[in-house]
Amino acid sequence: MDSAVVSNIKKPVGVPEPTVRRMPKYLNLLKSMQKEGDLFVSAPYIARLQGLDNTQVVKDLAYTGITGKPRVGYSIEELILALEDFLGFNRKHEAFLVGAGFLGSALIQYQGFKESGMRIVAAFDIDKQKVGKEIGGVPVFHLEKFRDLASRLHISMGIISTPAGAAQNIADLMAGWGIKAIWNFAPVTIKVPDHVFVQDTHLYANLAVILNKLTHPAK
Amino acid sequence: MDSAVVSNIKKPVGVPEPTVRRMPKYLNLLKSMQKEGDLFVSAPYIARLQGLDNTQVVKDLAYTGITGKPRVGYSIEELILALEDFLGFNRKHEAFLVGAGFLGSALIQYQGFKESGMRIVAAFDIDKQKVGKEIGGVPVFHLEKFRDLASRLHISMGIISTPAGAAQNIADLMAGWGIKAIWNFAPVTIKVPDHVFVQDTHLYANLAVILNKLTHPAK
DNA sequence: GATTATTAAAGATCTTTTTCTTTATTAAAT
DNA sequence: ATTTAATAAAGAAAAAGATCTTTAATAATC
Repeated sequence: MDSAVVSNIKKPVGVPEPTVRRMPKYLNLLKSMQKEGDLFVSAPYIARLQGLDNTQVVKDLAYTGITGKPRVGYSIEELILALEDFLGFNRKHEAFLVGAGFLGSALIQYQGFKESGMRIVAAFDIDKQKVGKEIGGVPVFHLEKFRDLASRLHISMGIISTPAGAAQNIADLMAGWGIKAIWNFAPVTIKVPDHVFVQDTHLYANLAVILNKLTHPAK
Repeated sequence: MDSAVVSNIKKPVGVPEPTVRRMPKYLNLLKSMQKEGDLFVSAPYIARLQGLDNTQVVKDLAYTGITGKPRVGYSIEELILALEDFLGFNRKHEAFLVGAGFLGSALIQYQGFKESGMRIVAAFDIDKQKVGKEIGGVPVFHLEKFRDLASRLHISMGIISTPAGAAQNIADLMAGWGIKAIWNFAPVTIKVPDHVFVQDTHLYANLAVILNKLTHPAK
C-alpha cells in the first residue's frame, strides 16, 4: 500500500466558477428580453450577444437543469426562474458591512444589488465620526456591536471594505462570529477556516491588467 | 498543402492574465515587507502568505525579468521596481470616468488607486444636478465635453460606471474618441473595436459566486 | 408526408493554467 | 575545503476550461 494516499479530500466538483460568473449576465439579458415580450431564446443568440462560444452557453445553461427544444430554444421564463434559484437570487440574503469609507458607502447605496436578494442591513466602523450616522438609510454601528447583532439577526454574509491593514483582523472576527461567507474588497489575501467562504473583489487586479496593457501594448 | 491553415493570427502569447492579476498582491506584500526593513524574500515565503503554490510564485516573478539567488531569494527592492515597471504603476495614467453616481463617486474618491499611478482627472454625466459640481476635487462635466477634453489632455483610459442601459453607447463614444482601454463596471458585455481593450469588473459576478455558495453549500 | 434547416446535447480535442518533478546553484554549516 | 539544506529554474505532467465535432431531435418548409 502506498502511504502517499494521504487524503481523500472531497473535491468540490461542483459547477465551474467561470460558469457561475457568467450566469448573472445571462439572467440580466433574459430579463430584458422578457420585458420585451420574448418567450423563447436560443443559445446561439445569447452567445452572439455575449461574445461567447455557442456550446459554452449550452453547457452553462445545462447546469440549471433546464432543457431546451431543438429548433426553438429555451423558455425564457423557465430559465429565469432556474437561474434565480441556482444563484440564490430569489432568497433574502442579509449582510453586514465593515468599513464605511468611500467604497463601503458606495456599496451600501449601490442600487444594483437589489435584484440579487442581497441587502446590506447594517454597517460597522471604528471611526467615531461615522458611528451613529446613517448611509443611505443603513445605520452605522461601532464594530463591537457586530457580534451581538449578527447572532440576533442570523447574518451569514460579511463584507469587508476596510483598509488592507485591518482586513485580516476583521475576517478573523467574522469567522468567529458565525459568518459563513465573506466578500472581501481589501487588497490582501485573507485566511479563514475552511467552513468560511471568501470571495475577493480586488479592484487592483483589474486595474493591473489595464495598466499593463496600456504600458506594454501587444504588438 | 493543407488549406486549413487559414490564419496566422498573431496570438498574443504574452504574460498569462492570472499572473498579471496576482502581481499587485505581490507588490503590496513586498512593500509592506520593505517597510519593515526586510531586504530579501523567498518565493516559498510569498507562496505561504498568499496561499499559492511555490512554483507558481517563481514563475510569476520570472516574468518581471528579475532573478533570485538560491538560498537567499529575491531582492525586495529590485522586485518592487520591476513589478511597478511591469504593471505600469510607475507611470502616470490619467483617466476619464463616465457616470458619476454612487459607484462612480466612490471610484473617484477611493484612495487606493494612488499607488498605481492611475488618476481620474475628470468625471462626466448627463444629469444636470451633477454637472458643474465637484466630487473629491474632481470636476464633473457634461458628457458632450468628453471628446474635446480627452483629445486635448491625451486621455487613453475611460471608466464606465453608468447604468447598464447606457454602457454600450458610452463605450462606442469612447472608442470613437480615441480611448485605448475601458474599465467597465456596468453589468453588461460591451462590444468595442479590436484596438480597444476592455476590462470588466462585474460586481454581480462576484456576488453570484457567494450567493450560490450560500444557497447551495458544497457537502 | 418527406425534406430541410436549426438547434440542443454529448463527446472529443485543444488550449491554458496549475501543479509536480527534477536539476542546478549557492550560502551556510561542518 | 566539504557537505548540507534551501532555493530558483526548467521541464513534465495534470487539471481545468474552452472550443470543435458529431449526433439526434424537431419545427418549419416544400
